Amino acid sequence: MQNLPCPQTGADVSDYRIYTGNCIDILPDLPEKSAGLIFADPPYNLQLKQELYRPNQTRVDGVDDTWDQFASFESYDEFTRQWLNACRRVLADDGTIWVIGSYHNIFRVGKIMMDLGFWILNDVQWHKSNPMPNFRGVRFTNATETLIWAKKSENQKKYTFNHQVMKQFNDGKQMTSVWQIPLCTGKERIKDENGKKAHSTQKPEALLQRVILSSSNEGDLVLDPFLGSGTTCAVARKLNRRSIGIEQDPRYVEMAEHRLNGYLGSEQ
Amino acid sequence: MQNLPCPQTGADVSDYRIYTGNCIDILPDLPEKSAGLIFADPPYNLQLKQELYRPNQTRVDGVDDTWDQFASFESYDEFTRQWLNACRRVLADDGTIWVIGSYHNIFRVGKIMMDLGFWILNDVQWHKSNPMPNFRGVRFTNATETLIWAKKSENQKKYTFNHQVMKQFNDGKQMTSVWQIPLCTGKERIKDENGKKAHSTQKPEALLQRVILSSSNEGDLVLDPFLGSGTTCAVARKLNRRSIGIEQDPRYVEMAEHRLNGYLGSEQ
DNA sequence: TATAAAGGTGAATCCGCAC
DNA sequence: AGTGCGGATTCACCTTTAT
Repeated sequence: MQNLPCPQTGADVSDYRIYTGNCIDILPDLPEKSAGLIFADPPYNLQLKQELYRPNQTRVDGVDDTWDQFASFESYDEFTRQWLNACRRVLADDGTIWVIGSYHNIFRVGKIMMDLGFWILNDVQWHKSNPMPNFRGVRFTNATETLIWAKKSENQKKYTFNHQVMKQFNDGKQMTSVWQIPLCTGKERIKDENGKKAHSTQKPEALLQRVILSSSNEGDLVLDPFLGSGTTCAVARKLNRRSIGIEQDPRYVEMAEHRLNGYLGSEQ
Repeated sequence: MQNLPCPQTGADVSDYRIYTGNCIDILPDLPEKSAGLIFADPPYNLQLKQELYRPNQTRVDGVDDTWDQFASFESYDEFTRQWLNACRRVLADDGTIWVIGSYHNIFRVGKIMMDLGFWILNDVQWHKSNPMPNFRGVRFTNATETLIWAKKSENQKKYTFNHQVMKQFNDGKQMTSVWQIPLCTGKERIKDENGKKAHSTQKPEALLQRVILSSSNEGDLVLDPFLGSGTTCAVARKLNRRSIGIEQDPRYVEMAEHRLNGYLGSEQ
């Protein structure tokens, strides 16, 4: 990261770097207090209750029918503690972190963030304008995902919030914690060679645009420990922020690299 | 509770009873598996540290009640585990529970609910149409509170969800998990003899109306372990549900009783 | 009476720097 | 660490008072 182009050096302000591997393994190799903004979209495969995962997401064999619900929650919590702690070390003392999740995982994540010393600034609701209905009519249409925005500690004095910039998303009035944004569909949604969605949870660029514009400035370094399809780096690049993405699955890394090269190509 | 009028007996379907005391002490004396619906509005543990003034120098009357103060996260968690466990015992096997909170407490509450075996059905967002702005412009306007709707266990087969009834709140289409409802203000807000709000966190009846209509039927027993100003019993009564409220503060109990007697009087 | 203007208020984790 | 001060900071309602 210390080799990443930086505005002070005159290099490209919007350069990026993608690491392949588990963020719990890679984050300790990055210099501490170097990221101004972190956006994290962690996995929440809690429904796989019969399977127990180690904190690094490798599966533990041979325990399919012996582990109860608590064991599954506990392993997810330990995984969450580890990656959040690794992120906290890399986060600058005047930086902030965003974590997105659904009701399956966000309560556990939020509780652990508080326990680790993060201080919540807002819980932002991504209000999906076109959510998938509950087909059986046995629950309410699940129309939101929650983003927790937090600073590094309670006594942290400085952090970036571009209040005036965010007003443009609310008719010139103070922006609220409810963001109405459509799902990532259509041309923006990346498809594989079979025309199927290439990543199951690709986030809309409009969401990352608001995250990055609100809580970072040009030239700042944005970090995404679960890069996935690469939306964070792609939007950071468009908004002249440097970025680092970490992604475990080599197929997603390839996808993100291709996507970022594509943006490069279309802009030249 | 076994003496409460019941539709099967031909008695008043919308009778209510209010207990004075701490719900952790009182709930164990109620028969188990007897409540069809629980609505809980526990203390949020806001941890307000200083006075806040509007730009015109007027002071914001924040929540500084002693009942909202906890010494630590751990003591709040322990309190939460105790009242939730007591509620779970009283909840019928085909019943559901709602818990409302803000980002200050809802993550801890949700995590504990999952640990205790509750199975989340929805996280409903109360989207306030008239929230208090962030006067200093240092965060987003905090425009929501979260309601967790959960059944008693993962394998619970039966619970009440009045899908068709809820469609009326969304132009005949499937109701979503975002509920736009104004704050409780104006004539609905109960004032004391000095004209000040009599309870710092009175909930709007429209909110309870949706909760009760969606997940209970006429004659069902609704339980509120933190009754406060009595909104839950008042709305339950209007919707022909039996109800039990538990409230620690005798002044709030008196307030709720007066409110419910008032409704009785105006309806006769 | 009707309309307009003025005032009040809401579950809020709400400033930053110099001395 | 405590104090003082300059400066930037608000939205949708409802109620009361004035015209």
